[in-house]
Amino acid sequence: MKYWLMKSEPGTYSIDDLRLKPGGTDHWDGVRNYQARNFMRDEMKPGDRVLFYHSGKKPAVVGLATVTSEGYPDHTAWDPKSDHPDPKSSPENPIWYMVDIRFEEKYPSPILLSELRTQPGLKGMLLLKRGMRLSVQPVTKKEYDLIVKMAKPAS
DNA sequence: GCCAACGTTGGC
DNA sequence: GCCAACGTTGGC
Repeated sequence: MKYWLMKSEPGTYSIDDLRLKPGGTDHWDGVRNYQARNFMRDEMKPGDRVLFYHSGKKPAVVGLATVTSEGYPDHTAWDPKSDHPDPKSSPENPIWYMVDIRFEEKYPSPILLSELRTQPGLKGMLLLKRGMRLSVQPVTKKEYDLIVKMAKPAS
């Protein structure tokens, strides 16, 4: 099983948007970056865990999701009416891929990026690297477990 | 709103 | 194939 972090601008697509879909499941369309595409097309598998991340005003991990499909062609790429069309992509020759994910949990209070930065255990996390803009990125199990633990109220 | 970092495009 | 110009991302 692998672990991932997926970024979204909440004004565009938030964790609540995912939560409110039928079955809490939706396809993650619109990724137009080759590295992120390769992760979805080649490496993501059903059952993989996802940290749902909001970028923007209050950058934070806001909850959890699960991958529910293999990578498959992103049909919005060849739909000229979609938000991110790419005329170079076609059903015969898809360039862009996506996966389906299912909502699992929304944290009562988001784990802010600034809090992640203070965690010694997260030194070296990809997300925290300067200039890191990848919208789909791998997370180690250690990092994932630590972040999940941060979300739990102290007991 | 600013700007650094990055990816892509296109002229040569 | 190089690289300058440009557009976008995303933290601050």
